[in-house]
Amino acid sequence: MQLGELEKQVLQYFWKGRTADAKSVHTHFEKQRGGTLNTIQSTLDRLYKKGLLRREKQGHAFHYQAAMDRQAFIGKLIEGIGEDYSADPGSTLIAAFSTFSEKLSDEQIEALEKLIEARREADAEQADK
Amino acid sequence: MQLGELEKQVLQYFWKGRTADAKSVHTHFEKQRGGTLNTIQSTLDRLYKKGLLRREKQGHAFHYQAAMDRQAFIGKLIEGIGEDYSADPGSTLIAAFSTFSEKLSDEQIEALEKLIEARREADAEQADK
DNA sequence: GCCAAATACCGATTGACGGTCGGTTTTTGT
DNA sequence: ACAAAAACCGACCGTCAATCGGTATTTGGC
Repeated sequence: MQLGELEKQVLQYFWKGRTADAKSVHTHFEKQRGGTLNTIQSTLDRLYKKGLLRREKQGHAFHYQAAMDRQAFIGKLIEGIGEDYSADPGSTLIAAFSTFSEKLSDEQIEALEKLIEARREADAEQADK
Repeated sequence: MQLGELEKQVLQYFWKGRTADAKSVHTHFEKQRGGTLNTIQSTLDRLYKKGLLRREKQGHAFHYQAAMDRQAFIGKLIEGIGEDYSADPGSTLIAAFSTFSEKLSDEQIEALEKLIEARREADAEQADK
C-alpha cells in the first residue's frame, strides 16, 4: 500500500487519536501547507476507500477516524514488503532487526524480549491442549 | 523506494547470486512474460540509477549484479517505512514482531534471540572501552 | 415542507513514474 | 574500417496522488 505525501500526513494526524471531519482537517493543514477543502475531502475519501479511515455521518458531515493504529499499519506495510520480495516472515523480521540493531536502546531491546517471551508462553499454552 | 513489478522481479533474479547482461536477463524473462530486450535494458538502467544494481562493462555489454542482498534491501525498505510514518526504530521493529509473531517458527525465534544476544555482547564490548 | 448553507460527489487536469519499444548513436571485436 | 551488438534517447501509455471547479445532495432551521 503506497500512499502519497498528503495521505501520509493526514493518516498521522488521525493517529493522534482524533475524530475529525473534513473541515477540521482542512483547517489544520491549511496553515502548514495550503490546499482547499476539496483536496482534503478527496484525500479523506481515498483513505476511506483504502480502508485506512473509518467514517460516520454526524450532522451534515462525515466524522473520520483511523481504522487502525500506527503500529498495526506499519506491521501491515512490512508484511507487504515481505510478500513483494518473497521473504518469509522470519527473514523479514531478521532483516529489520539487523538493520536497526545499533539504533535500538536497551529499553527497546528489553521490550522486544518481553514480546518473545510472551510468544513462547503462548506456544506452551498451545502445546497443552 | 517503491519499485514496479518488473523491477522487483529483475531484482529477485539477481538475488540468486548471478551476474548477467541485459541479453541474458531478457532471455530469462521473455519466456515467462514476454517483452523486448529494450524493456529489460531500461529496467536494468533504472535499477542501476537507483543504486540497486552494480554494473561493469565486459566486452560489448554491461554485466550487472545486485548491489546489496535481499536482506539488506528489505532492511532499508523497512527503515524507509519507519521514516515515512515517524516511527522510531524500536517501535518499527516491535510493529514487525507483533504482526509476524504467530507466523514465526521456533527456529526463527531462536535466530532472533541469537541476534539480540550478539547485539548485547557488542554493547558490553563498547562499555569496556 | 421549503430554502439556504454545508457537505458530498463528480470529473478534469497536472505531474510522477514504471513499462514498453522504435529508432539512432556508440562501442567493439574481427 | 565495418558490421554487429549494445547502449542510449525519446515518445507514448497507464496508473495514481494531488488539486480544485462545478454540481448534486443532504440537513438543520424556520
